[in-house]
Amino acid sequence: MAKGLPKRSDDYSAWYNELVKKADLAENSAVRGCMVIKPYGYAIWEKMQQTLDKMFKDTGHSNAYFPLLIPKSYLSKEADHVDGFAKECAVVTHYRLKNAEDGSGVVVDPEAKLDEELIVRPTSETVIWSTYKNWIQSYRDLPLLVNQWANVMRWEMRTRLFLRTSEFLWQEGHTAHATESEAIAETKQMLEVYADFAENFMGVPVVKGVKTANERFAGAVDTFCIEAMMQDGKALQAGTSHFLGQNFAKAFDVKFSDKDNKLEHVWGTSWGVSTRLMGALIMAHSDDEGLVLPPKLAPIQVVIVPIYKGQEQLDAIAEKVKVIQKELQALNISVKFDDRDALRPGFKFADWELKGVPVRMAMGQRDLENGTVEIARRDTKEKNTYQLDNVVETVQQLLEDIQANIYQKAFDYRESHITKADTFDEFKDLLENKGGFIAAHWDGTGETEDKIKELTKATIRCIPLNNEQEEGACIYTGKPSTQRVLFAKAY
RNA sequence: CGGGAUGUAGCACAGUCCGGUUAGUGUACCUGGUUUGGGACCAGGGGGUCGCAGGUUCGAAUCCUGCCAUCCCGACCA
Repeated sequence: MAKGLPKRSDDYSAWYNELVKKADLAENSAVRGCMVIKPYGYAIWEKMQQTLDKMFKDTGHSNAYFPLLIPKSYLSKEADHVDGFAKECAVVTHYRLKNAEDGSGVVVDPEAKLDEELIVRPTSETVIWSTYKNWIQSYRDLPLLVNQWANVMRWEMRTRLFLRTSEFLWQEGHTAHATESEAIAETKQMLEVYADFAENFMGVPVVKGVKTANERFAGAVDTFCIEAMMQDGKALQAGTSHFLGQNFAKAFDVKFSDKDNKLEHVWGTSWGVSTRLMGALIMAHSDDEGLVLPPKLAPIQVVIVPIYKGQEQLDAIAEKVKVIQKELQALNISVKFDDRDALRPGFKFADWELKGVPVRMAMGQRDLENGTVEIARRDTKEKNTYQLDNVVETVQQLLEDIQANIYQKAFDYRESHITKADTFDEFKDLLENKGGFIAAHWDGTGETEDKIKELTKATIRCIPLNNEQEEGACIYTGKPSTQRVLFAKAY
């Protein structure tokens, strides 16, 4: 076990908190609920951004930037939206400070009160739709496919690094379309993009589904989501894609002339993923030794540790390493040569394991003599000695294997933790003793969902897309139901 | 926002109950040396507004009040 890192089995929550700090991903700041994302953590986020950004552009979207501050009045234009967000908005009321008369520091200047207060965006639908009103006149202006990378703020009561912070980084796509079917297709397309990213880059299997009315985004007609399962059996919503119908178009009066010169409200979507994905990434794969990163998102994919006595040996090793490093870099594999002199190899091994580097190479005098290198993989901790001749191919193959293996491991865990329940007792027992997703019949009402949540703390994570239809009785009320939905305790 | 706990060096903690020399230990850090195939050792050294602000007192890490932050439990949520 890594020094000072609690074991997952002892205290999952403490394990996560400590891991985030010890692996140099993030730390708390002086302001409650806000975090400092450290260089190593930010490097992972940057890789996520780069990948997603390319996927967005490949599907026809362009980036733009809308302001942080939103006039308070905008929020109230869409009734459900204000209900959903009003309780967690930070509000700017003044624009100036002054020196306190008693010399105790600065105070808010009461003279500098804003006529209209501003809110710090909790999401940007309102500013964006008020802007779209001016951008859209004709069907020729549609579809409008815009994304922005931004920070948002929601005044959270209980925060945890990455999983729930008051300020977080995300991307929010906002699109406008001429027809309902096109907007729905966009919503689903972006859900597919998210699922693709989660599974093929993060190595996190997800269930694609639609949210119940209770869990729906404030202001949306339908909210689609990808739900992931963490190693403690709890669910984590990893991304959402909303079909907004004409709700925001009507609230902000965004109309276009169709081909017959008839004025119509446009159809909208919005979709986002946030730094919460970092939490998902950490919790999906990591172990008691530290982070386990998927090769495709690891800032450092290969670390090389020299084992030497004296400068001469180090120089000889460095010479060999330089060659390997160059070859790997030519294949876009990021390599770190850890030649820190003050630390011993054992320490470095543990240190890079904590940081989740997928592949570690160790080279010492013995290897120099034999033309070999020792290669260890982070996910299984297997260690083998390889000939230097084809080390590049070996590493390439290993990175692919690791990416596939950690996905498979997470997939197997999830599959073994989706359980059917047919009685409420069974349901409660599974929730208590096994965790994971519970597939159960539900009568389709918000009241039942609320009641089950109150009794068990489990919520309906989603109704899976392409769900199998099956006659059954609601687990709680016994009323008829046509399909099972997925319940879980969630982050 | 309600209940509980905590806050002393970068980190982990002792000291606080019962106020009184120069605030201590481990680890990390710096210098020198010996080491180096799984978290090295020896010697020397630096680092503290004791969370912040008031108050009580001859004297406060210690007692009182307020505030801030963190963790756990609830309500809220991506």
